Amino acid sequence: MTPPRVRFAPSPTGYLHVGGARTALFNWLFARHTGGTHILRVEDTDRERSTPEHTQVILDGLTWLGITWDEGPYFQGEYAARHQADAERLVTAGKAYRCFCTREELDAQRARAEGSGAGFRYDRRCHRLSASDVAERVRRGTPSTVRFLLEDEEIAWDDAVHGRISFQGRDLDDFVILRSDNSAIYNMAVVSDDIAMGITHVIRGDDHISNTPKQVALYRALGHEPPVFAHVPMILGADGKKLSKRHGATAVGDYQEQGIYPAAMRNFLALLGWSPGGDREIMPEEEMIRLFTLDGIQKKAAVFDTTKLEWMNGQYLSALPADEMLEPVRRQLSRMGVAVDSARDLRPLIDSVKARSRTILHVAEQVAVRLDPSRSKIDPKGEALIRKMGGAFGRNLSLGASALEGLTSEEWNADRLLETLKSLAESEGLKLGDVMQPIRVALTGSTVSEPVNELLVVVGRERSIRRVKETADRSNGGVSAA
RNA sequence: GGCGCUAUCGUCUAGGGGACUAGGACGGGGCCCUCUCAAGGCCCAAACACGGGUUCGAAUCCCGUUAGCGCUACCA
Repeated sequence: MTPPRVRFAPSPTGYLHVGGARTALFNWLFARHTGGTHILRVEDTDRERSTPEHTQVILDGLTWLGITWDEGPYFQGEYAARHQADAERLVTAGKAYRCFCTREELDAQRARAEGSGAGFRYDRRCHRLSASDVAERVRRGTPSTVRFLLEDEEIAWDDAVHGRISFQGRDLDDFVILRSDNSAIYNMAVVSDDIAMGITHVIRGDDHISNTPKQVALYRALGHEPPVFAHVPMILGADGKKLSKRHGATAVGDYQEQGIYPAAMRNFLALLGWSPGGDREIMPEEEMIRLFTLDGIQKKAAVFDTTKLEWMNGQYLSALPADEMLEPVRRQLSRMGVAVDSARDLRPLIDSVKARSRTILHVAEQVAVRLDPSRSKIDPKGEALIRKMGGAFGRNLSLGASALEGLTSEEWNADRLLETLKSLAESEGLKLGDVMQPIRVALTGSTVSEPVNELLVVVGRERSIRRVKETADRSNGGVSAA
């Protein structure tokens, strides 16, 4: 078997949608699994809405996800001459014909048909024109489109995900393949390009199923075998409706902004409508490629569940070496306006917070607080603790500060700190938590963090002691004033 | 309306006639660990849309119903 050739063919009329990204991913996985070629073709024939900026956003999104291509990007707009030639060939062969009906006439026919309850079907009146009549109108420069002459016969194919799908020619009509300005309509352009590029497998969204019989007919008329079609299911919002802006983030770039790690996004997307069978979920790239097959693709539309995405992202972050998170975290910190000395090694800080984080944003926020505890804001749970402990909060903090001051910077390590705080609790007859929690709240504003001794190491001796003392003073002052 | 596609826990899914008391994951609830949380471990609740067939036997095959979605342009 010759190696497959597949393509991802986005229209640059907007951002890279998660549905498009998932289609691209499936094409890429299939190409890598089979040793085939992945081609990127930008379908920019909609001149009104296509922009170079959108093209760039789409390319960037794919690159961010680690989806590569072996050929292209090709731009469909550059092949207008071939599209037109292919269509003209069909006219010459008697498989297509010029239609002189105006838009107004067509609209009127359509309105009449719908009024009488029937579906509209072009009545082929222009196909009945004599050759000389057609020639005369063309000579006079009467505007015309080209319509494909669709035979009334069964048009069927074995879809790689749905099995056999069959349409009847009589349910379709003689669709337009060339506009009156001689530019090709989508179905014509796609088939012309897919033939020219030697595409063997068309993997695309199943909203294209109803285009497929038209394309199959075009392949046959052009004398080519249709490729294998694999129609992948749609992606829906949480309400079960087609994913759209109403649902919030739908662009790949939005997730990048939200601190989703690309490998996690890719893994999550792969599992939306595809399963390797069994229980595999978190998969490295190589495994995903090895396991990917078209018949693992689901027929049913899938709901995009951001909660599970975030869980998966958290799994990736926990396993990721701090080194690999360094750049995105630095970028996020500067976006947050946190000045970071370029010599400052952020890796220990990242390591101490990543297990408790679901996004890069979340990591950066916690790193920022550890770099400068005065950034911390007391959260509701912190408030609750302060209320509950009353005067003990400040008292225990003062006690803690003195104990901490007893340690030199050489002794400022996790083991020694734990030891120190434990013996403090013991000698004062306090529970360990009574000593630890106030320090945690003083340094982070929250009752949630890594173990307090590790937190102290990461924040550093000077900053920790200063912050604990300040918080103690404020608290003790506040209590006595009250 | 016509044509087409689809239908397993709230969500993502496993399942391809007996291995199903329907498995896993997210989310929810509980317990363990523990200075808190996260992670991790253990446990609980939670689904085969409905109705007919076929078969000794159906989540699995067939038909119908219902529901959802897609397309129905000189858009892609």
